[in-house]
Amino acid sequence: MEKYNPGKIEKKWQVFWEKQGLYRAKDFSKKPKKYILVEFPYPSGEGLHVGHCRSYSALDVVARKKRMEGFNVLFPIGWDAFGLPTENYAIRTGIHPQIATKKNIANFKKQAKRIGFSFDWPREINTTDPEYYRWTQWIFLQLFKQGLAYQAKIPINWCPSCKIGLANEEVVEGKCERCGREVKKKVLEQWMLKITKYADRLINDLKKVDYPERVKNQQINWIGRSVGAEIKFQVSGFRFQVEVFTTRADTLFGCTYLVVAPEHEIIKNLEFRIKNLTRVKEYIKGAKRKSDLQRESLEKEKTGIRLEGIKAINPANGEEIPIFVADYVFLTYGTGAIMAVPAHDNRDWAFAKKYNLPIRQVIAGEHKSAIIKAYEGEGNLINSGKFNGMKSEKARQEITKWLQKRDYVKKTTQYKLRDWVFSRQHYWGEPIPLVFCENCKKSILGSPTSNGGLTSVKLKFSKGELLNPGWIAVSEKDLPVKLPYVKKYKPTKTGKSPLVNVSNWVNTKCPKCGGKAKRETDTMPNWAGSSWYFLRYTDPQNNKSLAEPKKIKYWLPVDWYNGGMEHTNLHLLYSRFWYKFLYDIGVVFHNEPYGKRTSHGMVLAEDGRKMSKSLGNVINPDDIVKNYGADSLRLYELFMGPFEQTVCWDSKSIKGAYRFLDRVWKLKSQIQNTNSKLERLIHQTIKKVTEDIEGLKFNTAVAALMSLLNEMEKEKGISLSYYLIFIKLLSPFAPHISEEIYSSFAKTSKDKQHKKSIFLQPWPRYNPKLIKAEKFELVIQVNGKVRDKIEVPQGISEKETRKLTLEREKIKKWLKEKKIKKIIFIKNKLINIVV
RNA sequence: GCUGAGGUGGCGGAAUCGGUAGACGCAGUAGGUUUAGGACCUACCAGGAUUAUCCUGUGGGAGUUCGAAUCUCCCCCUCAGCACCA
Repeated sequence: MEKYNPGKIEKKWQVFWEKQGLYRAKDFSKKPKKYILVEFPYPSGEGLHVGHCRSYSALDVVARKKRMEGFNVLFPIGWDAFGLPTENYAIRTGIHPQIATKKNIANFKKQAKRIGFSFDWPREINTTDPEYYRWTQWIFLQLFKQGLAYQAKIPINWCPSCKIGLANEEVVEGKCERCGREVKKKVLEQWMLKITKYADRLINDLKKVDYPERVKNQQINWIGRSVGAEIKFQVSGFRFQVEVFTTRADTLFGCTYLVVAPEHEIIKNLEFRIKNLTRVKEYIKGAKRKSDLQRESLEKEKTGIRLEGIKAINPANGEEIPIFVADYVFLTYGTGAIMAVPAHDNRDWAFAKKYNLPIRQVIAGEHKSAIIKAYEGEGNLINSGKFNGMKSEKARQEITKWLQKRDYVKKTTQYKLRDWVFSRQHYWGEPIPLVFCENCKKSILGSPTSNGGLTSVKLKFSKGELLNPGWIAVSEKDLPVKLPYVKKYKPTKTGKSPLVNVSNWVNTKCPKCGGKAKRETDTMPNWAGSSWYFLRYTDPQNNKSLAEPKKIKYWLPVDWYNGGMEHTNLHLLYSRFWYKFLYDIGVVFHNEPYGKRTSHGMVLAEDGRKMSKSLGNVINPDDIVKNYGADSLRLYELFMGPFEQTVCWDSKSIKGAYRFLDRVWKLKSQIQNTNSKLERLIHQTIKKVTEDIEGLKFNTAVAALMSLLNEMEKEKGISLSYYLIFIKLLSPFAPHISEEIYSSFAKTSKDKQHKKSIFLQPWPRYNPKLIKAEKFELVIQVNGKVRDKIEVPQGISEKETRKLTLEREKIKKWLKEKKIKKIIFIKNKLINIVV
């Protein structure tokens, strides 16, 4: 017999499967559909990572099994190819990003095909293909037209030595990734998407989907909804107000001062009234410098400075209270100002102690503790006028209502989630399809829209255009706005995108008035193309719309989406947001894109660190395929440990997978016409493997197959039918060897079935009746400790068991001179004698 | 600090509607086979002892129970995410 030689058989079957179109999904098939999705990879120069192989192998197992179970499976793949790594690579090597991307994709594709994933390759997509990003731009335009895109001045990360704007990913511990210089903030005009408008739906709809608890929690935490009250504090003697957000309206009577963030607008607005302005400005300057040092100041003592000359009025009791500036309050959360209640908040307590401010207790709590720190718990109100004696929880509602009546409360919900910064000042991204027209700006700003009447301007311009005067949407028929091919794609020294230098591209005509206009030169972030790609797979060639509605209706929502935990906060949230928006404008027909989400653990290097070129600990899947074959790689990666857990690569352990497959191969020569005793084990294994795949327990599924092989080897001969069941169970994990073995029976068999692929065979089914044994090993315990075991028939009665048990010599020994107190009998399991 | 997950042999891990702890694999030991290496095959492989048997053992401590890796309480540690969030 020939030896098992994966190198010889794997390529052959990969070609065969592709020729047969075995993995093509069929639109509108009558079979039930199953959309199985893996996060598409970023085709970097590093090549396919063994981590990709692991998660793709896992979902490939699921896809193959589902097909054998009779589902019409869509299991697609594509490339998320815009973004910084490629741009940086291009800058370093001088190879244009377009060329580098093409090369990297070709390499990834070659590697992926070698592993034998059952992707529907003809549906392959690429986010940098103009025919693809045409629709990314189209979605952006819809967001713009609905008024969900707006410009705002936002500080970006700026490296003063490289003179370029950096993405958050390029900032490592507050320093520039390339030169190591400390990163500064630079305020630039940026496009923003109003994801905050969807915050509530993004939280509430999590109830409708099957995501792991930790993923849901992370999303909820990231959105950070908190319920409280935004309370207005009047500035004494002015028409000006300071708004604060609090979750503890019940402590309002205890508020003895306000604190605002250093960037708060009140300072600029009331500058002329601040008597100690010079010192205040000094403090603010110092605070800004400190914020660049990031978290180092975390544990430091709180500092701040009083705004002399202005005071606020506590709406609860009319008291005049001082206002401070302090850097422990952040502009980016809530309103950028807080009401300080030193008696019931430890931060305020520390601050009040330092600056000798009054501390007024308004919640009756443990008085003792209030001497050394604040009492942050709940209790009955004191020193709170008509609310005295009320419980905290009730008082929160009552005080809020009371303030609302007097128009002191603006809103009651606050989110941590910020709007999505959608501009990048980089070359390698989708151009934002807008132009700037001075002429149109004038006609918008010059028109009397404020009187509420329907002016001609309102009819002519979209919401987005009115919201951002001068910015005009590119006509949809002119999409895509192609990214121009340029020689200089290095970021500019002004912080603007390198596209500003492409004057024949920048200068264009305004689609509204036909006058001179300039194109937006910012590009979209990497997250844009990946926020809707799963829709394109349903209809990748469509040039009329992003996908035909009928196909969206047939395939969506995604039934099972697997990806990494690192994408929980951004990618998952962004794509859910876009999907909800597309639902609102009638492009898609469900409000959640993914029915079920699972996540894989990372694959680390053997030393427990991340694999990286610089550490020299990268495992290249090509080498593994070369030495052991794709089947061994797949099997080993799934066997390594629980799928959702981080695992370390172990180059010795892969041998185990190879040995196993080699023994499977050899077992072929043991086939005989025999009545095997293994019937029960076979059926148990079918059940175990079937259920484990569904539950992501690939490691135990493989273990069960190994156990079954061990048992089959112990038998003198194994029947063909059992062997084939075993091969079918193995086939999703190790498709090549399974197909090879299966096809080898085609020559000897008259059965036409054997001439077809194993993947066209039905998935084995088990008979529940055959799983149960007639006999089982009954455990005999004395005082809960195992003392003996006996083989008895299923369903044996308690009476009979007792009799059998008490006859046993071993047991008699343990019962000698002791009184039996109690006997516990668990049917078909054990008997426990208590003495 | 908060939220979530977890702590089991030399290693990766199995077993959690309470019921035989260590499945399966790696490494290791002994033997066989082989010109040698590798590969392969067989057996052993938690610790301890007075070794045909018994005792101890699932991060530590307490509890519930006939019986706890599994349930409850307290503590310690690891990982992931968030963090002066008002």
